Amino acid sequence: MTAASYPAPELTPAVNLPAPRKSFRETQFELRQEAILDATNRLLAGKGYEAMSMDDIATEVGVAKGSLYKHFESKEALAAAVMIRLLDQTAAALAALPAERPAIERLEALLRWTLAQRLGGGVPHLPSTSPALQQALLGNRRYMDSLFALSDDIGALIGQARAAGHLRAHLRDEFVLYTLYARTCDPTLEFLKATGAMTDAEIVEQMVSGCFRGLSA
Amino acid sequence: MTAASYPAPELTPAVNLPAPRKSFRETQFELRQEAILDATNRLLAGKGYEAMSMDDIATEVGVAKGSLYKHFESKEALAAAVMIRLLDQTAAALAALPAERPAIERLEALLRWTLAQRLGGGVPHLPSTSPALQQALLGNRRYMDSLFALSDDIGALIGQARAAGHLRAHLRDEFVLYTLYARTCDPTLEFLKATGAMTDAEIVEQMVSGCFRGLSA
DNA sequence: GTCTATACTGAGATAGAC
DNA sequence: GTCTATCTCAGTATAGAC
Repeated sequence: MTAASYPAPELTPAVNLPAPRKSFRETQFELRQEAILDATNRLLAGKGYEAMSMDDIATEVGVAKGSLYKHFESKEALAAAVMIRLLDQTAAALAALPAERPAIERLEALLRWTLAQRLGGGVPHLPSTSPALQQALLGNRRYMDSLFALSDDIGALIGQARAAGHLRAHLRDEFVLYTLYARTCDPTLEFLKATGAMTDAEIVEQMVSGCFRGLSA
Repeated sequence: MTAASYPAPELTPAVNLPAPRKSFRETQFELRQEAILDATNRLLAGKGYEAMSMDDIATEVGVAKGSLYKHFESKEALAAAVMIRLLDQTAAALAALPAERPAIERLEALLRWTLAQRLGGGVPHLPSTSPALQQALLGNRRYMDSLFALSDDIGALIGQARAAGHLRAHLRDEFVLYTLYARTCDPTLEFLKATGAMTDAEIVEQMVSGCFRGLSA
């Protein structure tokens, strides 16, 4: 294969090279795309998938409803894009934790990070408030890829924590993994927030502590 | 007040007397009403509130959709009736536990009972899969009465368990209460069930153990 | 690509005969 | 009270002008 067989470099930047210069229109389009994702994220966190209409999103972004379909082909695809972004951000947050820390502590830190995200207006990792969306996501290739990638990372940590004797021996790996995912959409968080009697930090602390060390003395 | 001023006994049984003889039509009506509640319960557990249509319910019961509205004025009212029945059954199950047992054990037994119910096709106590339904229930007087009654009972047990030193001291009562409610709609249960690698009994055991004693060794 | 206007569908609820 | 048939409306998605 000769050098001439490669396309011109301007058209095929390597993954880690700086992005090519974009036209004004392209930039505008991507900014709007991000704005749509952000608005959807807020609405999803606020009222859930079913109650959120495309009209709501359009209004929130300040764009016509029809235009949304130039960015995402359906409501499901839009919600999926939000979820994919969240999963990838979570994997990045996990990778950013110091590798020297014991695995069990990194798992705790991950849960702490996720709960803090939710209290700050984030979407729960599991779209458990919508069976319809959950179903749709199962058929979304890119979503499933991100989900498996994250689950593999967490699974590896669980394996390390177990090897170090930091997990209760009779609890299965799947149970631990699913429990961590489930805690990220735990309604306990909303209840505690609604009472107003606790600060966000206290809520996170009680939930992490309750999850890893239980209720019983 | 003379005896004659009382209506005929057949028409006004005291609360604890045996039920009056009912006409065939009345009996049929009540049987159908129960059948509707049972069908709704199954569908609610199976596909959730939003995905369940009145057509689904009518088909499942084997009755015309219009007839459903002679029994319940709306989809919300029907779902609320199911939830009220569940809360009252739960309160009864709690009251049936031997008072000699330590409070912490009764709390555990209650969670165990609830999880077993769900694995047997029951509805989660919290309608957390539907923000719309949750909202509607907040405005339903009879639902809220049942919810508060059950919460008072559980709250009393939590107080006893705390007095006995069986709860971790820094966890707040509200956190413990909400956590118990939340475990009854924990998606971990569905995940574990879906893997098929564990029996129902094992699933219940892991979840109760994880809830009360945590993940960490 | 963005807008306005509209087609289409699913589903909750009601009307009227029996 | 139960049925069949229908109304109504919200909400996703698309058409067509600019």
